[in-house]
Amino acid sequence: MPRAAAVPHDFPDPHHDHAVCGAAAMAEADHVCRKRNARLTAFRRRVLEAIWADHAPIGAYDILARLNAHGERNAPMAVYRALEFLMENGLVHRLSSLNAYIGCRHAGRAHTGQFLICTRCNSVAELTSDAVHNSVERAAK
Amino acid sequence: MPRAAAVPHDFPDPHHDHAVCGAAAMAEADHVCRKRNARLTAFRRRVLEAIWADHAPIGAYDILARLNAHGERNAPMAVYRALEFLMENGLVHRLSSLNAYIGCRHAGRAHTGQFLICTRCNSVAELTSDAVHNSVERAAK
DNA sequence: CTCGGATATGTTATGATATAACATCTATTC
DNA sequence: GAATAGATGTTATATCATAACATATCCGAG
Repeated sequence: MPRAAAVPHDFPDPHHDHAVCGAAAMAEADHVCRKRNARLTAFRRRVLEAIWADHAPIGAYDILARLNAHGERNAPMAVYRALEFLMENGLVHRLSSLNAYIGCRHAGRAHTGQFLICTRCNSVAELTSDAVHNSVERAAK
Repeated sequence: MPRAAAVPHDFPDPHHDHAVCGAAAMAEADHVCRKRNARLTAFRRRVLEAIWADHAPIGAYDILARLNAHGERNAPMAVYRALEFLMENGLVHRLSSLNAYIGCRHAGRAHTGQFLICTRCNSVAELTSDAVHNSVERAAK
């Protein structure tokens, strides 16, 4: 099983080799989908690749623009459907406060997530802190 | 200074007297704005009242519908501008995941907020847990 | 293999949320 | 009471997301 050595848990090192990082994420996605009997089709794969093209969160229409950069005519619906699939399978998270999407850095591992979003550069760190979960439990009685 | 006895910190008691609760919030808003030299104009006040009309988060266009229920013709812009003001002054929070807004239950007191949002009924509890803040500090190095 | 159902994608239209840009009004200060 | 800053009015449009229905593809049962 491909491990996520190139997919760390904190803010991405600005000097890391992102090609490697993205490739690792794609491999992990393949693995997760095979395990879950989920169809990572060519189109969905391309959407995920577009998301992993950078560590920054990316909007649905920006993904679309990337896919359509060379004359293709995909519709927004297609992207949103792919995103739905990717989120269902834990490969992508939606950042509501940014209306944007980001590749999950813990795909394939159970996790409850929090995100730290830099308000200057929109860099994102995905956390897995139990403290919040505990607060939730407590408040929910 | 009006204290927030009727504005508790957890999920609102379904049996509380919300008229009192809303009135307390409005009084607190008056106080905060006076202290900050911020102008809680008639229109902004009405928007805040619409938000406090219920404990549920409310969308901008739902606020608008409320204001326009009797033939008025306010524009979306007006509501968004009022919301901007109310948020700047800590009277209202935006719940990005719902595209909705809710009255702050700690107005006038310094706080870092988290929200618990019931996925069934959209009931919201506003927390003030330091655990998250600490995680942030740690991860941000 | 081929039929049939399930899944995925294509296509068009529209809904829902939010902001830009500029005009006008109102309040406050001097 | 004129200047100025702040607030509101108005129109248009940007941005994000989904509904509804048609078509294509995959895949297992027979």
